[in-house]
Amino acid sequence: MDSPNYDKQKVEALQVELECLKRENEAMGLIFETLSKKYNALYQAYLRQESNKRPRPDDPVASRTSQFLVKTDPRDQSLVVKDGFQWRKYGQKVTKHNPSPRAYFKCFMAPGCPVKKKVQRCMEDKSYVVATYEGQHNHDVDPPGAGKSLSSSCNSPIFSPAPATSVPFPLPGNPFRPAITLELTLSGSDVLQNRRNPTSLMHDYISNNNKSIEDCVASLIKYPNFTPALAAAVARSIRTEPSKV
DNA sequence: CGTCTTTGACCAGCGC
DNA sequence: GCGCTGGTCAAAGACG
Repeated sequence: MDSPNYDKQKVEALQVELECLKRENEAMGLIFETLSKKYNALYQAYLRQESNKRPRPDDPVASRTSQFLVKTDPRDQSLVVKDGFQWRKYGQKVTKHNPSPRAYFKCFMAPGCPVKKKVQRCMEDKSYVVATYEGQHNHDVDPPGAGKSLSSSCNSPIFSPAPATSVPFPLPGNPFRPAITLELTLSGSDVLQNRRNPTSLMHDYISNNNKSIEDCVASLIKYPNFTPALAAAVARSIRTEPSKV
């Protein structure tokens, strides 16, 4: 059973299997990267189309309005969005189309900062709040550890290593695009330490395995680590995004 | 006591 | 002009 011949065969079989898995992993990474790029291109095209629909594209206020969905604890009624700035609440109102109250905040990190934000719990999913920012900050974000911590603020840099429950992302229906766009392009080539042309590698994979692009996509979706990998890519993208809000 | 939040009142814009 | 709605103000209360 444990003859040298048997061991050798076993090692060779494992090596072949490892090689196959490596190649598959490589190809999947590239497919993922390509899909992400296609998604991004489509998303950018969508943004361009939506911005063309804007009633007053030169409106200086509207052009600086951005809207975000932020996941929060549905039991938390405070309507606090931790985005790194210091906000003072100056009003709250129940609006017609949403039973949840809308809170009004002004930025007071710097004197004369014109930025305001409205925060309201999402009607469809109460675990999310909709944060609408108006105007542009005339100052930088609070540096970590600087200033005293306030109830309506946090010291984490804007939209960066925040808790997973408070990662904002743009609302697709908002015609006034937020400054943040989720670039889902993986640094997949770096991860795979591969410098070959992605298209040629993908063609290799498809022809070697006699598979269609649909098969590749289907197997990619079935891949158990697909969702975590996608989530990690999104989080990485948000973290590496310079604060443009 | 100073600061911040809450909340009712007030104001402006818009549609009818 | 009137009523509705969203946005802002400011007095009062809460909190550290």
